[in-house]
Amino acid sequence: MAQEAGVSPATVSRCLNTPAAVRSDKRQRVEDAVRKLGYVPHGAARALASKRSRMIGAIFPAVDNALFGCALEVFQQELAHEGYTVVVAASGYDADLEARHVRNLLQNGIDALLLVGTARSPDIYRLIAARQIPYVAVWRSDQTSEHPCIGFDNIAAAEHLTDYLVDLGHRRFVMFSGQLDGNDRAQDRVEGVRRSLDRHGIPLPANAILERPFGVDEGREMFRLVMTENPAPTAIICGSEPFAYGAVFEAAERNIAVPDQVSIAGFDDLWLASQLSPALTTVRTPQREIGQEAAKYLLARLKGDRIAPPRPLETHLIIRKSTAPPPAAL
Amino acid sequence: MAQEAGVSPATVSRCLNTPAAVRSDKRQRVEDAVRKLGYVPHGAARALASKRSRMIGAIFPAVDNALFGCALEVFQQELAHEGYTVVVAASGYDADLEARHVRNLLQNGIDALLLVGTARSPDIYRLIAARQIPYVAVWRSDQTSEHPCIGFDNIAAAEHLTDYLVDLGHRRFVMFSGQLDGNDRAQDRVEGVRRSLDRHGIPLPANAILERPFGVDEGREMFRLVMTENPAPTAIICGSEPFAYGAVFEAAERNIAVPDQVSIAGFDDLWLASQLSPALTTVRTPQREIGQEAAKYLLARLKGDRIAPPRPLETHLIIRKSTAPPPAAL
DNA sequence: CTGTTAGCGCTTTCAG
DNA sequence: CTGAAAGCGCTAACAG
Repeated sequence: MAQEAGVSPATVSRCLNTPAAVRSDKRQRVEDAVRKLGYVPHGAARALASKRSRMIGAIFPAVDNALFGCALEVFQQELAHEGYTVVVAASGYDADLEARHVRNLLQNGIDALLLVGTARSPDIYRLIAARQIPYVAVWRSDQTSEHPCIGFDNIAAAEHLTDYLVDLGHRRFVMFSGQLDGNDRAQDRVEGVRRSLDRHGIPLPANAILERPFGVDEGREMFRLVMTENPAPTAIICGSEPFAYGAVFEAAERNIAVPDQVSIAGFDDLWLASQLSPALTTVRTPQREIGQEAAKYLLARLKGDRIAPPRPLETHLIIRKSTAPPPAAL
Repeated sequence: MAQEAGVSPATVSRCLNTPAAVRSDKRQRVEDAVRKLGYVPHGAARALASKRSRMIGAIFPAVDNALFGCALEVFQQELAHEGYTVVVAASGYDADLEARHVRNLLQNGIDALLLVGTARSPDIYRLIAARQIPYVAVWRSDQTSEHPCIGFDNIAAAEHLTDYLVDLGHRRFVMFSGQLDGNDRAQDRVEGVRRSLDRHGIPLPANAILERPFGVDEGREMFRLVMTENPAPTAIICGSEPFAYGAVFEAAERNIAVPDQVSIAGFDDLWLASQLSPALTTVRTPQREIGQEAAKYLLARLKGDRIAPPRPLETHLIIRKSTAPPPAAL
């Protein structure tokens, strides 16, 4: 390659990495040779010599749904523009598996890492710190955290949604939550609901918080459960949208009127929320923006800028048709 | 590291790669040293020396939906078991972007590559062939193709579904298809519908095939369009399930009875299909199995086995409530 | 601005 | 079964 262009290997390298540092005539010769030979630099060799792999790791709880899929897609796109490649792994909400993936990715020499949430063993953060690579924890913006976060305030979002339902007149709530263990987003959302209710002096007994793996069928099942209780809740807050879908579907099947008999609210505003009937009242969370901002942040750190992560991203309460004042007669 | 264990670097390498080739006492010493030092081999150095990166590329049209997300998740899991890491990219159904991703991944030294569909420029296949790495084209099983395929027979699946609708008595069909250009799966599905109708002597005029980007809203729009025509179709076949969701939602909103007035059938059987009301008649396609078989196949090739890709995977016609005989009076 | 010179941290012959 | 030696293909000082 260097011979073909009649220059030294170092010059070829410079053409590829810092073209501005090469006089244009030589650069031209190199570029021609590159095209002629179909030359493609060897990634591993570059990585070994330069100590940068141009790969960025991303570990999501799952990638088989629109929620994280959107963020992943945008994240990948942004990084591809800058010549970075994304290595993904799915943890299945399993802390051990996540830890193994972190180790594995670090070993593969990723230049930066994206993780979801901040709740994990300090060992993992130590591993990352040892490698001195930029990383970011997404989906949650915790100003008190020592880790760089990009996301939104799950507590405030849940609190706001709950306030809205309280203002409508609701007093008997249940919450459908994803598994709380190790999931700080889920914990935050419960906390937000609790804060609002506390502030309004409304009780939220422990058995009013149902915890299940994420899924539509789980939403259906919880809905059946709570609606056969007496008194039944007048408002159901779902910490994850699939639960809300399940609740709405189950309500339709059992002829329970939504929102007249019971209000149902979700979280995330995925594509289905607005299509459902009744359309779902929910909190719109910035999935794509998270992917984008995370990419921007890591790219900046990779360039050496010591920028701080952005302020919490905004969420929006989207009021649709699945919520209304509670039934008058009790 | 080698010093810590009191052996040569070569022995350390052997312990990591072919432990069976090292006597157990030395192996023990090395393993202890690994643990003590928290030693993690340097991926790029391994890749450079061994000419294998232990990374596998995967380019999907999109990863922000359950369809490809499921396949990606399983693919990644299977490969992680064997110590491989998955590098993903999304092409956005754009051939140029896909080509750039292929080049980029090849440059990063992936050991194998997964692609969706077989329709792409020969240049790309040449690039891959030049690298001599195993690859597989998924989502489609084309026995006549020169490329290793893992998937199902889209033509037969669509044909079977159409046969079913014809048997129900339908004669006026429309098809909602994704963009056909560069998408062999979409083309196959149209072809399958056409074959069934031809065989039954039922016409399918060109304007009965509507082509749109994938999406629920597009499904709604096409539904509005065709249902205001006279005569309106009695059966709508959707080449992609979101179109069917859109059609069902729009029908509900406009009080068009499904299936009494019009039958709607989808393709893929994603999680929503069974939850919809009416529940959607659709073709179940083996998304997860594709991910799994693709991983198995590539792993085998990577080990040197010259196995052939599996036979076409099975699809199943799932008959639910969104299809019925056409309205009697015409 | 450009060439020369050393490696990057592993794996892999090849002897022993 | 094990060690010594020779790179893998590139980048990063360092002179010129």
